[in-house]
Amino acid sequence: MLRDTYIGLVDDSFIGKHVKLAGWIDSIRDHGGVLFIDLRDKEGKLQAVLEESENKELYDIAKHFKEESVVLVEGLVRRRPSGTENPKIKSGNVELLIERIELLNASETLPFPIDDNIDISEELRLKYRYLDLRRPKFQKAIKTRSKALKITRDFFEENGFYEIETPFLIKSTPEGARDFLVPSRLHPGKFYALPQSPQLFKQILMVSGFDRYFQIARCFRDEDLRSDRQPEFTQIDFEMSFVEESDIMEISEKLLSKLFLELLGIELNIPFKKITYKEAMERYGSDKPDTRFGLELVDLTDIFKNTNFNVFKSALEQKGIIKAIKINKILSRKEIDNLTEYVKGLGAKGLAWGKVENGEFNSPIAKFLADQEVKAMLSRLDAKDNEMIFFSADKPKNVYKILGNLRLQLGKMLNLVDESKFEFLWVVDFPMFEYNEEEGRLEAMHHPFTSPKTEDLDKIRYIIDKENKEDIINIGENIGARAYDIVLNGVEIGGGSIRIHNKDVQKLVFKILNISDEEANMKFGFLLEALKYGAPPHGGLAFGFDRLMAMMLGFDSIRDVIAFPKTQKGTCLLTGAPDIVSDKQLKELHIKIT
RNA sequence: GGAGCAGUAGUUCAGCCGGCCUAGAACGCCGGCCUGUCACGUCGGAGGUCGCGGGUUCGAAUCCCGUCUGCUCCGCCA
Repeated sequence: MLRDTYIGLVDDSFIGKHVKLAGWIDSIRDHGGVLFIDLRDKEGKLQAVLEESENKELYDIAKHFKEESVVLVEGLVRRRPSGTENPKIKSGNVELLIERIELLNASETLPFPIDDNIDISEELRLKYRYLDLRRPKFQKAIKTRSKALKITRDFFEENGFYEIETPFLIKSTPEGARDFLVPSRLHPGKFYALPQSPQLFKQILMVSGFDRYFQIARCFRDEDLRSDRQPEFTQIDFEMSFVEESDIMEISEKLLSKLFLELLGIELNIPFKKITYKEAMERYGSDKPDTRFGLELVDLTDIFKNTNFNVFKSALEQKGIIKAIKINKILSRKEIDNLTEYVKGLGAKGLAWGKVENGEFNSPIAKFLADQEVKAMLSRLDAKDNEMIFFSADKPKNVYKILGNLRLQLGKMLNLVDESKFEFLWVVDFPMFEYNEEEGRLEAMHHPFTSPKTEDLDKIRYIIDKENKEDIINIGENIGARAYDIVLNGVEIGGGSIRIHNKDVQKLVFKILNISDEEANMKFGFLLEALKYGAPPHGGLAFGFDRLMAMMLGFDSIRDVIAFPKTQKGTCLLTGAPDIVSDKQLKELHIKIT
């Protein structure tokens, strides 16, 4: 080794010892006669001193060293002269008296400083990712992420799970996200897909009898990016045989408890609260509600069922609903305008609002409302003076989207969110299917391998060959799924289900999804086949590991917990991927670019 | 595919409602001074095709159109 120990590990116990250290120059202070060089490595920092009177030759060289250069330093660790200790750093009582300093690799002036407290544009950060990652908070993030993986592996190991790797080059399947495709050289015109998740393989491992499986799995989805979505991301994926929902929830809660305790020293209250999908939508307008604050949605549909106000009336005529959110503050005209712009961006036509002042309901829409409607509404909302109400009247889906997002926006604006809290929530009783208006068919809300609620199997059989759209929607969307999501502070950090282990049920579900027998056999034949040979009841869950880490470390974007993330356009600014390839490569792959 | 925000010294920003802008500040950088600093101090200096292209105008960083890049959101994400 070039060094005796880590720079950041030198402390009082090293006093009087002669050490050899290697690392980066964090900063240099030239005092004319005495030179301070702060050294840094992954464990921390240490001040090194060089006095001109001791070694003039070395002093004259070293004072021109630049920050972030890599050096090898030898010297004596000594107690700092009294009065010059620095309590702000771990090694603040000691310093290294430099006897020898060798420049291993000089650094050019950096494009940006290595400092936690400075905001650098994302573009520069990603281009110079290796420098960005030198910043202490990202050193910590990557270290914590590594520890989390270790804790996770230990946890599953202790609980009888096998870590089993599943392939990256797999068959493309319909449904779900867009696949990343990989051309096959050996099979002209054919493609592999990268897995969106190890879903089918883990089910098949249950058929193999492994009973408990887990994997820290990289997943790939060719969809547009968001602050919490990258084209490749990591899941903590697991599956268990002979289980029910409660078993999966229990093991999930235990894992999270362990991670929070060991990484953050926080004890979680388990079991977590549960809320049904229906209740979540009705109260929060979201299937991943942030329950750290109130501002719940209040239903006013019945109050306005005979209203003459055209906006409400026409919404109701189209099977719409009317809901409202109340806040205990009167916003300025400008703030209201901003919120109106915000909801318009979500597809709202406008934003109806009103305020209560001196017992009066003042609102641009007040004159359209009947007295008893106003009275009933205010009483249901328990609206008092200096409170404000926002309305949405539309199809349920739109009302939830608009008020659900408005609620989050208002929560932020009014500072109602306690950022120090971690509120976990299970969302249960998801519908099995959702009607897709464009394609005119039902779609799996979770995925097509999710088991329907046993008591709803008859409904599936009933609508299987119905043509009537109303039936399909009304009954189809009321079939329950044995699916569950786990939500933390309004972010979906995991989801799973009890799967179908019976081939006939699986065939029925494919049928409802308009996947013909032929197509089902072609795309999922191997699964249907596997289900024939003693497939045990099974279920599982997958955590979005990047999201979980971002939440635990207090980052807004998962990019900050991924060493080499992609931009919103899916490019890697460090390496320049994706890029063109040679004609030779294309030819070998039998691919022509149009 | 759509909406919004941003792009000005190496960095972070100000300037932007047309004219002392011959574009400023801070940090960084370069040089000098300084023996105890740790956001060192101090004196001096260099550094910019205002993302790119076009238009309006006597005159554009500033107004208009297009375009590229980054970010946030909608659609999409079983």
